[in-house]
Amino acid sequence: MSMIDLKTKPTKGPARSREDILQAALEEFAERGFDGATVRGIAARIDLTHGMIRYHYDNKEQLWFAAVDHLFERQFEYLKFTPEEDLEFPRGTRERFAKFLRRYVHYCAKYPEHARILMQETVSPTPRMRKALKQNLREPHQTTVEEIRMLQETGVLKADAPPASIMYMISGACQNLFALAPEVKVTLDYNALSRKAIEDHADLIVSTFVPD
Amino acid sequence: MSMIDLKTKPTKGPARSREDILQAALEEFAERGFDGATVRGIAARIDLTHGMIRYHYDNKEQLWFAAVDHLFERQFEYLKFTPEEDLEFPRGTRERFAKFLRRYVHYCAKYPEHARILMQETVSPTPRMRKALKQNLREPHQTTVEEIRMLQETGVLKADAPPASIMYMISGACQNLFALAPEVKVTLDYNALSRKAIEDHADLIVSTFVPD
DNA sequence: TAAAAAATTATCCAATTGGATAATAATGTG
DNA sequence: CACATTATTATCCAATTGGATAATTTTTTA
Repeated sequence: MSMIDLKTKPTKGPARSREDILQAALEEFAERGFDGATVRGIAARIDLTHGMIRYHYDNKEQLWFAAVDHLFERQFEYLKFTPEEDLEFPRGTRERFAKFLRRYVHYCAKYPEHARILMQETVSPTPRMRKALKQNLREPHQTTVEEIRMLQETGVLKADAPPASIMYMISGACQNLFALAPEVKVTLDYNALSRKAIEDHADLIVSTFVPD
Repeated sequence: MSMIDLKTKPTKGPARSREDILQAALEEFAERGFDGATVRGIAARIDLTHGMIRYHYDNKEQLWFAAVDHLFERQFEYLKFTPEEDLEFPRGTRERFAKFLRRYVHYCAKYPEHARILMQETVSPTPRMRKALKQNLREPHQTTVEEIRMLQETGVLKADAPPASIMYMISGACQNLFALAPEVKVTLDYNALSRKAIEDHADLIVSTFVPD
């Protein structure tokens, strides 16, 4: 097992970057679940042999952890506020909340596999999922709850509802349209991933959860 | 091995075990996805041999269809308004809407596998999922859109948002807390399936989406 | 009760899977 | 250049899988 050079060097040979492998893995795991996903299937998505993937990752489970870590890291980068934004939008204000919600809606539309991956294994959570959740989600979730409490105190959010309830209500409201985009297309002939649909949804989310 | 008496119920044929098999199938499919689920695993959940399941259902795919049909049928029964209720709560009123939302929240808490099953295969929808959606979801979804349009006209829902956007926002808001209940437990130590949590969520949903 | 039908078990099989290893090619490095 | 390291391919294997079939038991029916 050797280190993977993360250089996204587009060479001729079948050298794929770490990111390519992890993205292919995310798609396969999102489509077929951990058990249904195959190492060969992941390899085929980027024209690799399954031996190559086992060369980079010891086993399927370790590949899954790497992919999920990558997923959360990417989300964190996408959603985080810069120090300047932190100054312009102080915590607990409705302006910051609105900005965050718009950003989150765009994230959900860009990476719909996120919601799918998480939902797949939370059923009767395996030790694998439990570990990934604790490692990646526990701390950010708890700080999010803190922010929700602040918004409840400043009157932006309803004070009498459990923060967990508010949190999952809002995230579900943001995610669902995009995570189920193919269903929406089939049943309602509505293209949820179009630019306009995304903007409309962001507007709806903000006007629903951040009333003036 | 215990034999399942298929004749306990007055209906002829394998009616008695039908529900057991389908429920076991739903759980297995929800936990592991279509590819990851195994006929032997489904059989083991109710102490059957995998041969028995193949005796009742030609193949894995047909079993999946039967299970999903069962799922939608059960949902329809759970959510439908009786003729008396139709009189008491006319379509397009906020009272009917609120009643429906409460009922839907309770359905989501009772059958969290519903959301999971649907999310699993909508990724790049297989012909299988496409067929199931068209057969079970297309028509009810379109009548739901009609109801949403009425609620937009009567001013209960925002008039400037696409009905599809409203619909998936609300269903996501209702489902998410329960579909991800194990995640909520791990990350926030909140038991989303407790009676009080369910009631709190229903209250929050109604007060959020049916403002006075 | 005896024959027919239905239910159930017990095997069998080819295909696929994750994992392992050895052989080989490419790349760097002195 | 030689040569060690790294990347890549090609096989191999045991386990599991969906599916098939034959054998056996139970239930229905005539």
